[in-house]
Amino acid sequence: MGGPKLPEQERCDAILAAAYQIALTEGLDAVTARRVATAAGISPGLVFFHFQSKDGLLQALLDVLLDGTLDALTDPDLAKRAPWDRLEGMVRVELERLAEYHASVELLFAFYFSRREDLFRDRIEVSFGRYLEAFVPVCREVTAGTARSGDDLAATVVALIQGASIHAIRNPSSFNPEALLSTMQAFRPLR
Amino acid sequence: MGGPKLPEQERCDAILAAAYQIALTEGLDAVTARRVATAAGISPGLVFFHFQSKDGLLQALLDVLLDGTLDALTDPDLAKRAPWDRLEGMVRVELERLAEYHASVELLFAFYFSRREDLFRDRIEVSFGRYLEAFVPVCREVTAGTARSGDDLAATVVALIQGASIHAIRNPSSFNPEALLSTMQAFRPLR
DNA sequence: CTGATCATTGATCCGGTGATCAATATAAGG
DNA sequence: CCTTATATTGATCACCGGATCAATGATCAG
Repeated sequence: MGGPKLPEQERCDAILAAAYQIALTEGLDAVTARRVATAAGISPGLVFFHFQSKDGLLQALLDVLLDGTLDALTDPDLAKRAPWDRLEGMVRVELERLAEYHASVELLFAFYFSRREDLFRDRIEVSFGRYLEAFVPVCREVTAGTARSGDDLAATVVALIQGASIHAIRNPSSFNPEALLSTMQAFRPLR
Repeated sequence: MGGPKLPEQERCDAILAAAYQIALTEGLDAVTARRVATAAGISPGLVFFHFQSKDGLLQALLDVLLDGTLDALTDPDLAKRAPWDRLEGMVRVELERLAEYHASVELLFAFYFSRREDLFRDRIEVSFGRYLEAFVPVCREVTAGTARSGDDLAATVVALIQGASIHAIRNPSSFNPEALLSTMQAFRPLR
């Protein structure tokens, strides 16, 4: 018994990477201590040594997922353009990311809909909330001076993106960001 | 052993009702043969006698769910109004149904994201496809004579409704159909 | 009434899962 | 080199879920 030792951080990362991989390819239910351990080339007991419980492992996995999926809020360098162009650019970035990361987004939804414990849902809700908030300021700028509400526009835009992600998950090959973007032009203020 | 006898159909319905109830209130994972049997007041073996396997039970449950959730495509009597009014009416009906049936919709998503077998996904995809198709004709009418594409509009509208359902699931009390409907006015052709 | 068919029961088997733990190997400090 | 703290192993436990099945109860045709 016993075996080669690795620094805490590195081992945890390796375990998480294995769990992530399994979750992506075979679904959340396939993430069991034994399978993760086998995939990571370690013994099952070690998973609990580092993460206490399976819930602990899933919590950590969810954190990784949220960090890598819902943080593209930080606009790129092109931050100072006209409000509408900025909004359109943000939506475009998000939609194009979907085509690439749809598997991660799918996993996120799997977390949300199959692990209903508050522990998980609360974190996801907070992230969703932050996601919405990232769109509010620019939407308010866009609707300034019109009769429309910036908050409503933000809610609509986010609903659109989330609905689009379901499409991207269902049928990635037929998913086309341009179709949504062109329809979205209708939101542009006429002025 | 042995017990009161019931006609096949009735027993199956009772089992399905129990399964549905458990799934709605405690999630899909809580739907086990034993729990369903207890809830239905019968013996565990009977579940398999009537549904062969757990997959069989879940298939039947999914059918019930799809029938009750994604079939509101049949427009009400107010079928012959102007295209835009018709589209707006359809969206309104769907959004208002969300507020009432969000638990069923949540269950539908749970099916989709946690049971990844083709057996389940294919049926859901077909239903989603039909759902989209129900919006295509009216969207084409709406965009006729404009530069916009009816199919793109339909895809956008469906994405919007599905995104809205996620909102309705996350936070039913803060879900307000009117916000989306008013923003959607932007899609109305100017003409 | 009788026998055949169907519905029902509940005990039981088997596999997989989360979790625990004593034993052991490794690394670091004096 | 010895000691101490920390990783790591792999066997093992208890539990639960799907599935099976012999035994038994109900129902009905003849």
